[in-house]
Amino acid sequence: MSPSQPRDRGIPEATVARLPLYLRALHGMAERGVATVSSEDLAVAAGVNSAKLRKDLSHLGSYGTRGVGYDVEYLVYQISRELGLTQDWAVAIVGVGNLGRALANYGGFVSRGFRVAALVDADPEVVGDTIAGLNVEHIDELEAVIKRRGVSIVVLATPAAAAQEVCDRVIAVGVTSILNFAPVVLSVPDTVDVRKVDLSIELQILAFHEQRKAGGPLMAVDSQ
Amino acid sequence: MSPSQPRDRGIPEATVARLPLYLRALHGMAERGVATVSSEDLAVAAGVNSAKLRKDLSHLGSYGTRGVGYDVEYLVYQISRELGLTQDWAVAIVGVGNLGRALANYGGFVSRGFRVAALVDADPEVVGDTIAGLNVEHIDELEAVIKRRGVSIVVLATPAAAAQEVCDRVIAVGVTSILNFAPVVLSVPDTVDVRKVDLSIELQILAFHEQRKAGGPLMAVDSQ
DNA sequence: GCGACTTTGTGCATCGGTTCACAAAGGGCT
DNA sequence: AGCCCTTTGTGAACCGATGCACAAAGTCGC
Ligand SMILES: NC(=O)c1ccc[n+]([C@@H]2O[C@H](COP(=O)([O-])OP(=O)(O)OC[C@H]3O[C@@H](n4cnc5c(N)ncnc54)[C@H](O)[C@@H]3O)[C@@H](O)[C@H]2O)c1
Ligand SMILES: NC(=O)c1ccc[n+]([C@@H]2O[C@H](COP(=O)([O-])OP(=O)(O)OC[C@H]3O[C@@H](n4cnc5c(N)ncnc54)[C@H](O)[C@@H]3O)[C@@H](O)[C@H]2O)c1
Repeated sequence: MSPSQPRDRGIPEATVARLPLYLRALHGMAERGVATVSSEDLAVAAGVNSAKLRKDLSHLGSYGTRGVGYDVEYLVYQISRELGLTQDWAVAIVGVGNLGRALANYGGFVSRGFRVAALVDADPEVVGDTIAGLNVEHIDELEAVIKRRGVSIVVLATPAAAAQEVCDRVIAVGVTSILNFAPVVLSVPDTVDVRKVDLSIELQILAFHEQRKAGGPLMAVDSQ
Repeated sequence: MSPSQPRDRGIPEATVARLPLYLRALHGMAERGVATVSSEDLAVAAGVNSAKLRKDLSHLGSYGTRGVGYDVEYLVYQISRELGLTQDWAVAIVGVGNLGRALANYGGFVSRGFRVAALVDADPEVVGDTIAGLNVEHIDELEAVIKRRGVSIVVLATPAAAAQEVCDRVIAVGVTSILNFAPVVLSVPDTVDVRKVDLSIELQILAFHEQRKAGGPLMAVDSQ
C-alpha cells in the first residue's frame, strides 16, 4: 500500500457538485493575492461547513498542510484537473432564441475551459445570423457541426416540444453530456449525463416556502 | 387521532423539489384529456421511481383511490395549492442585461401563478426602455417599486459584483425569497430563502463526468 | 353481492451525505 | 532542539432520503 494515493476514483456526487464552488472562491482569493487559506476561511467563502469542505478535499488527495492550510494556487490546479478543466470543452448551443442568445453572449463560462463552438437553430430567420461572433447554423447540419467542431457538451435551449428529438440526434452522434433548459424530462440511455436547469421549478419551490412563511406559524387554522 | 389529516406540516425538502415536476406532468396529461393516472404512469412521466412518487404524494394527504389511481384534475389542484400556486406571485427582475431580458420575455413562468411585475436596472441606457411590455425602472427606485407592486420574489440577474448589495436592499424592505443567477454566494439571514442557478457549475459537473467517461475505464494508468 | 384483481399507502432496511469531535501532523517561536 | 499552537484528515454517530415489498383498500366484472 503506497503512502499517498494521488487521487481516489469514485468521488461522491455531492462533493463533485461543490468543487466548482470552491474553485470559484479560490479564484477570487488568488486574484486578491492570497497565498494560503484554511479550511475554515475557504468554507466561509464558499458558504459551507468546514468539516464538509475538508472531507470533500480529502477525496482528491491530501493537499493541505496541518497548522497552515491549503496553498491556493496548488489547490486551484488540483480541483481544475479533477473537474477536467485543464482541457478545453467545445459546447454547442441548440436553440438560439431569447435564452440561447443570452447564453451565447455570456462571457462567464468561456473563461474556464468552456468554449461555445457552435450555434444551431431551425428558424430560417435566425440561421445565418452572427451572434457573439458565431454563425448560426441550420438544424439539418446538427450532426455534421457536432463532429466537425468536436463538440462534446450540448446545451439545449429549444422549445420543450423539440428537445427530445434534438437530444436523440446528438446522442446518436456520440454526445454524452447535455445541459437541458427545456421543461421536459428527457429520456436518454444511462451512459448519457443530463443536467437540467428549470427556472420555473425554482420559483415554485420559493413560492412554497414563501407561502409557509406568510401563513405558517400563526395560521394554525386547520382547514377541516 | 382524526382519521384523515388533510395535510401534514413539514413536507421533506426533496419532496417539495419534485412536486413541480409532477405538476408539469399532470398538466400535460390534463391537456391530453387523461382523467385518471396511476402512480406508475405518473412516475414514468416525471422520471422518478413510483414508490417515491407515492410517498411524496402521501405527504400531502391521501388523494389516491386504490385499484384506480389519482384523479388528474384533483391532484393538480392539491399540488398547486400546496405549492402556493393558487395565488398570484409578483416577481421583480433586477438586472436587465442579456439574461434579465431573456427572463422578462419568457412566457413560461407567467403561465402558472408568477407575474413579472417590475424590471429594475442601474444603466441609464436601459432605464426607461420598455421590455416585454414593462417599463425598466431605476435602481434608486428599487425599494419603492417593490413596495408599490407588492413584489415578494426577486430574481437577481445583475453582475456578480452588484448582487450582494441589491440582495441586502431587497431584504431590508421585507423580501424573503430570492432567485440568484449571479455567481456569488449571497450572505443572508436564515429567514430568507435563496435559490441559485449557476450555469457554470452545471457545465463543470458535466465536464467532470465527461472526463471520467473518456479516460475512465481504460485509463488505469496511475499517475504516480 | 361476491371474489379476483389492481393499486395505494407505508413499515422497514439501506444508503449516501452531514456534522461533530479529536488524534495526529506540522510549523514557528523561543 | 523542543514545546506549543494551529489546522488537517477522518472515525463514528446521526439524519434524511430512497426503494423494496406487502398488507389494506377499493373497484370492476360477473
Ligand atoms: N427564456 C427564459 O428565460 C427561459 C427560462 C426557463 C426556461 N426556458 C426554456 O428554454 C427554452 C428556450 O426558451 P426561449 O425563451 O429562448 O425560447 P425561444 O422561443 O425564444 O427560442 C427557441 C429557439 O429554438 C429554435 N428552435 C425551435 N425548434 C428547434 C429545433 N427543432 N431545432 C433547433 N432549434 C429550434 C427556435 O427557432 C427559437 O430560436 C424553452 O424550452 C423554454 O421553456 C427559457
Ligand atoms: N447571460 C447568461 O447566460 C448567464 C449565465 C449564467 C450566469 N449569468 C449571470 O447572470 C448575471 C447577468 O448576466 P448577463 O449576461 O445578463 O449580464 P449583463 O452584463 O448583460 O447584464 C447585467 C445587467 O445588470 C445591470 N446592473 C449592473 N449593476 C446593477 C445594479 N447595481 N443594480 C441593478 N442593475 C445593475 C447592468 O446595467 C446590466 O443591464 C451575471 O451575474 C452573470 O454572471 C448569466
